[in-house]
Amino acid sequence: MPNHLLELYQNLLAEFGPQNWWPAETEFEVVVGALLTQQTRWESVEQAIRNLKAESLITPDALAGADRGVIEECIRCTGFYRQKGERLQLLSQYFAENGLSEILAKPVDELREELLSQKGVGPETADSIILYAAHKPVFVIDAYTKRICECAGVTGGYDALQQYFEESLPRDTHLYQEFHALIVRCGKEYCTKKRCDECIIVASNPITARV
DNA sequence: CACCAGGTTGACC
DNA sequence: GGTCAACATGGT
Repeated sequence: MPNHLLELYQNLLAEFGPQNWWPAETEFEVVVGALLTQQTRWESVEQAIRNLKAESLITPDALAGADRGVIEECIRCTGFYRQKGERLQLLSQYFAENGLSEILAKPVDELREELLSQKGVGPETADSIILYAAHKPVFVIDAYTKRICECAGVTGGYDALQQYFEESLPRDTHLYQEFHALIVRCGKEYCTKKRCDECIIVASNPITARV
């Protein structure tokens, strides 16, 4: 039985090349970006991170003790800036008090549970942090992944899709990182407006061998 | 001017 | 246990 998912990965890689995700200079920057990119264009997140850097607010300690108004101004361009401001500061306090590297070093299950208990951190944000900041193999399911799966005939909620990807692929951090990055890259170019009509890559890779 | 973006939460069946 | 408005700015 052919592994359609692995074939899809190989074809996306051949088409777009290595993506080298996540675009960030530090692990904490991944955390910040993961929270800010919720329901927002990445370009806006980049601007917000530049703003935070200009205020030297890109470490857990600095953000934890920063003035909320200053944070809000920095991240305004990402939308939902009030609740994101509060959640970003709470999350920073959590990392500042418990130690960034200590937290990220925890076993995956414990880490995921802890992240999910933070306000504003749902499955995708938690998994993005685990995969791209803690470098541990969990597959990130985002809007593009759901879209591509739907176009290919695979449906399901977050947990079901994640289980499908993780069962179908070797448990490899770098593979998960690049595959997710490629899905987003492909989605940005072909799957706009909730459809992937012109996506030859996905359309030619039926991954319907499930459910 | 309408719709959408690398989601999450809390309220209400 | 599922569904749904609210959250808010900037781009097309």
